[in-house]
Amino acid sequence: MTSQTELNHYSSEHNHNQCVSLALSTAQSLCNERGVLLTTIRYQVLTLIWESHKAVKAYELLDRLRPLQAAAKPATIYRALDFLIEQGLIHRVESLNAFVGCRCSDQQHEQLLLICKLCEQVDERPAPEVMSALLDESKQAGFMIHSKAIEIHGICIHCRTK
Amino acid sequence: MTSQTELNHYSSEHNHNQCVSLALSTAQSLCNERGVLLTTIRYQVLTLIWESHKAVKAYELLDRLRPLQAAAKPATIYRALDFLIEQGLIHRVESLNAFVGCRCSDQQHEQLLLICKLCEQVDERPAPEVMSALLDESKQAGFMIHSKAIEIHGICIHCRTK
DNA sequence: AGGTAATTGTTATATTATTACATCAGAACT
DNA sequence: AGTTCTGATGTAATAATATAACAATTACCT
Repeated sequence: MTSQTELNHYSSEHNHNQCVSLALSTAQSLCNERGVLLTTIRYQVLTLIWESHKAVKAYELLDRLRPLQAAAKPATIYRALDFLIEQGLIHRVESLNAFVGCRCSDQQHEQLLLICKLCEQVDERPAPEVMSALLDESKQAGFMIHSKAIEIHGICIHCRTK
Repeated sequence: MTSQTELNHYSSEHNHNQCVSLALSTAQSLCNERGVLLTTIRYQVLTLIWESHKAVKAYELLDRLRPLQAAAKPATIYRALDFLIEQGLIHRVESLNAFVGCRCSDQQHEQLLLICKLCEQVDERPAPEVMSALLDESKQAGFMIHSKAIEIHGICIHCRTK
């Protein structure tokens, strides 16, 4: 493990490694199934995102990618991010201009994001009650949903009880 | 009415004028009550935002403000926006990097935003069921909420039935 | 191998936002 | 009236985020 130096709430490096490699192999299979290409660059960017449980900024990713891809430029990163978002492999966190790995790639992709102001980790939750209330509300308004960004900022349970 | 040239769904210019002036006078009273200063610049920026029912971008506001304030610079706009957001007089739409007038200044400020991809108008809704589901979900997660951004993109009823 | 579409390289630039420091205007005090 | 304090604004520079346009390369299909 190289750049994974942030503190996080996960009990051990080992667990986090497992969690990253699970995410990566899932991503790989999904791309295979879908007949889309998880190229080296895309894989590297996805890995860099997963190595943090925090949301990561595009230019931060660029800095981390450069040792692996000397030619990397902003477009390199943004293209990889576009692809990963399209495939539902990461979330864009609108209120942070940042990106976070998505645990739910094959299921329903749009989830509630709980974003901790202290540890900066992002917890994604399917929150079915919220989603169905949202559907009801939209239906009442006659609004046809294309996409959702539901981002809650606050303090997570780990930081509160510390 | 000067720069209000966009099409919108509101039945007449007159109604929209009323709706703008109501928002402005409400804003004025709120600032008085709170002992904060709705200065000329702040008032002008708020007016410019209200003259559109669409979310407006910061540099667009800057362009529209300059005829009124020759010295206006980015900082001028961003400072006014910061103030208006703090006072709950506008919303920042995170997923658009844009700003929209807030109809609910004295009530609960954080609302659901329904953002139409076609007409670009933003509808704010208190959506109590969504909010309470959100509270439940946060409670379950042990998460303490500071702020919320709930932004739904899609097609509004007016654009759908046209 | 040749043709095609997708991906990446490369440069430039657009868009969004902040920082830092100077100046100014008004309220509160003496 | 002058002094001081505070908040607001002026001003310049720059940081941070994102896209566009076009060339070169690679992957895939037959």
